Amino acid sequence: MAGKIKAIRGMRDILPPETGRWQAVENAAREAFALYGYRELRLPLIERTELFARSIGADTDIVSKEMYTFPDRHGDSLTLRPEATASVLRAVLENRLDQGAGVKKLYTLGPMFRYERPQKGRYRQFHQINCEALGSDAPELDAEVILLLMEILKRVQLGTSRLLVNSLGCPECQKKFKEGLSLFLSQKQGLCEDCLRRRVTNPLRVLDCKSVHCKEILKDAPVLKDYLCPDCAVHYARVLSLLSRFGVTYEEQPRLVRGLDYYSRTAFEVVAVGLGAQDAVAGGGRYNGLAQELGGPELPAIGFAIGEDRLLEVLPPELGQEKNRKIFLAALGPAARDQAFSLLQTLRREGVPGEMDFGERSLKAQMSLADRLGAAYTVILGDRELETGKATLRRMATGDQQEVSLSLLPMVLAGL
RNA sequence: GUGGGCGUAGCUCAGACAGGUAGAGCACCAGGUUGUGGCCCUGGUGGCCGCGGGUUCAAGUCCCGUCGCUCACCCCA
Repeated sequence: MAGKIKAIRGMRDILPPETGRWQAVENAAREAFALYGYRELRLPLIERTELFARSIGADTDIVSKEMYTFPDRHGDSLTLRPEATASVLRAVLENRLDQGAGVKKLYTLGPMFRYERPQKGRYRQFHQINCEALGSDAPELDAEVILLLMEILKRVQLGTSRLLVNSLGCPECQKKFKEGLSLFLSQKQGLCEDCLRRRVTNPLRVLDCKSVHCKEILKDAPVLKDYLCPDCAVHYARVLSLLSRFGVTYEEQPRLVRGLDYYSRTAFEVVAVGLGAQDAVAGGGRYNGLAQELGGPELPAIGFAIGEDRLLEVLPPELGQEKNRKIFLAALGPAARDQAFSLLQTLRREGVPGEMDFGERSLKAQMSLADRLGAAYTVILGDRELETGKATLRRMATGDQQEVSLSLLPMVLAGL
């Protein structure tokens, strides 16, 4: 064991049969995206560091201490993407995708990288399914995006979960709220050490503190909702009313804040039970000012990210297991093996999945292998069958066997 | 970055307190059936006991160091 090269910290191999579950989630997401008019984007994993510094916010934890940043051979500072929205927006602006008609609906999925201390549900390379809708500030779009998220989660049979929503307001609302909150906090004693620091650096974060004592103090803290300007309040109310109309159960969570600076107005998060401390399986919100922040035009937008690794942890183990119609060819002796190999290729041309063993193993061993590979049927080919021109076809579940003419075998198997 | 738990076979773990020939279950291979899987029985393959140093006649076991994994804080998907 010593000296073997291992995967680096926080990174992991995803192996079969687990990969089948991942495919099931991704297929479900793709279907739902198509239903809502979204198209896929495939983006680089590496971007200029500046892109993230400007979009996510230089003072956020992500940018200040969690990014994989390195100089390339020309000395440019590059970063492995810690999230996808910045890249999506960069690509949209660079390729002028914002110019088309209607709301631009895009999704992308793949690995993200953050240099954090790994724990349950948190990896340094993790995977997100990312949704972005650009070009409208209509509350209907907020509702539609959340409906889409819930549709995906429903399709993958996510169990007990809660949808938390809040409105962060526009920059003006946020400014007033921060002033009000700072004033409130400055009058309070007994905040935890972290919150004393956050009170100055990022007062919104104090709302998120998990300390029981801080929560008690915050009970009568000002809430964002009371600071929303008329426009933001109307927008928020409309979103909530639409969610209700379509039967989406949500919880207003006045303390919900997001870890990235670019969010405004609607913010939401889905938390699931059974995940330990890292229980957010999806999160998102509106980011109306981000395009301009990146030097683009005014481009209101909203999106979400699903944490695929976490989601998979709470989904049923049997997810993505389809019924098996695999055929196993058990051949005895060189001549039969040669014949079986040809038959195998014929079957595959017909779209019938099949396997055989290339070793000189006993029929017993081959039957055992067929069983463990989950074959629905096993074809037995030996000298006896080659002589008579008829193979033995065994149905594994019942043990029933019949003789089938070799020339008819491909047709019969294709019809099973 | 901080704290707790844990590193022994491919996997799950005994063995450590009281130092003395490295074990079990599962998995894998083979046999019990000269051509028939699952259940059962028998046998077999497989381990620098994370790594380095120390104590000792002798270390998986005691001591020191180190690396890794894991959970939690923090942060977030």
